[in-house]
Amino acid sequence: MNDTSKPESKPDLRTRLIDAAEFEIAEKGLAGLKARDVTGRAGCALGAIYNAVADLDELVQRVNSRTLVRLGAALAPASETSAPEAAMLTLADAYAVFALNNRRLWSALFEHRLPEGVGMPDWHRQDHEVLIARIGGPLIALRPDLPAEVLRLRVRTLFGAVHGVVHLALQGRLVGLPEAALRQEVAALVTALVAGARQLAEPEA
Amino acid sequence: MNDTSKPESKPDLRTRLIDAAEFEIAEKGLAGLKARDVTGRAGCALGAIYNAVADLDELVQRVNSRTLVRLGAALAPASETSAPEAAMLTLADAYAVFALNNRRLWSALFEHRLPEGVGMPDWHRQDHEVLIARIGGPLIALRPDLPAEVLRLRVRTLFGAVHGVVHLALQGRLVGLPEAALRQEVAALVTALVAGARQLAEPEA
DNA sequence: TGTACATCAGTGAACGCGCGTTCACTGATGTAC
DNA sequence: TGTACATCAGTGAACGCGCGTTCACTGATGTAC
Repeated sequence: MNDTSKPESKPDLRTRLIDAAEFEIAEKGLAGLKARDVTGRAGCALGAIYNAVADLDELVQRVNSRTLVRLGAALAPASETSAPEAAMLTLADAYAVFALNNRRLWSALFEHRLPEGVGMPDWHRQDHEVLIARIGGPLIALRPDLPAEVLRLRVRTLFGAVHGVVHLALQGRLVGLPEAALRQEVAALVTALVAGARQLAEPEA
Repeated sequence: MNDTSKPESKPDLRTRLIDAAEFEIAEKGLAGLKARDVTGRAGCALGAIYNAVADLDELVQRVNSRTLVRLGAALAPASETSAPEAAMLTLADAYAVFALNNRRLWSALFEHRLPEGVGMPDWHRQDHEVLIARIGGPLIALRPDLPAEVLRLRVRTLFGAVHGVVHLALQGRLVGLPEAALRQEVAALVTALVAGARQLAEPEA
């Protein structure tokens, strides 16, 4: 059960399987992920999946975790900007750019559903929390007047708004929207939100 | 091929099938829609589907069209409010309420994907256009300074923002968010957006 | 009013395929003596 | 250094099931004469 001890020379099968699944999802989308393609790419037999991992579902979650970590890294510099307005703009922009550059992997984060009752495993839920926290920083700085309770919600709302615009754009319902246009729209959204939030916080500053 | 002539007494099979599909989606979600369940509920044989309709896909689109029309109707009163700020608030609120009351049918609008190359049929695309136009009215009134080109995009962005918040809430990633809270968040979002847009339009009014 | 024939919506068993998962087996590696 | 045995990652054919779609057939309804 423990697999963190041996110093190995080349990637073990488990890693290669996750690599392969990541590649496949990036290439064909979550719905196009097939066990046979994964093992084919990883260079092992079909059944080997079930030695390395419980399930195809777990494989997807492992890939999603990686994506969340990479997304987090992509947002890190932005979240360290000190002026909250600027931080929010760069955060949102970085988010949009990441989504554009990792369309299918990013989509997989939201498309994946576990079978009915079972919840996200903890290790995966944590990745989410970290992300939300990173996004939340600047907003909290911007609206110190709001109680923590409300802010928790509002951070998610802000995230939802930016996410929704990017999501719709990538679905292609904003047909063929080029990168520059999307980034501009996201910027417009956040600018308006920040201006609005400011004004609401200090009505006659 | 023509089916608009006869005055029939009770719903014909085609209608009953769409009814049944609508019921099934509302009950189990798009992914839970099975041909056998639909025909079972409609009270006909499995094969009858293919007399009434080309495909399960078409059946889904018919249901989605109905949902779009109902959504349009739900937004109609709001879009007739004359003051643009108030109109945007009530529109967004009506949208959130509709989504909450029609979770699975509303989700189906965005979950449905056609197989690879084929595009939406025109009758379905039009339903979308009508909706966007309805949402757009107030925003256009609010920002007469922007060129039509930009406004077209911005309407979609506004829609995307509201949509994203509602979407995330219904996914349950905003765990168990009660209706009142969601409506409040949407209101906060739109309020901030409107205030921001105002301010950007007339910097020192 | 009756007979023969055509049409076609509706039937449901059967087809076919995709695909995740299992499981009896193999063979390389490690351990005991 | 050599032999017997245990372990277990890795194998891949086979299983099993869900499910959309087809197709040869039925039987009610309409039309012609």
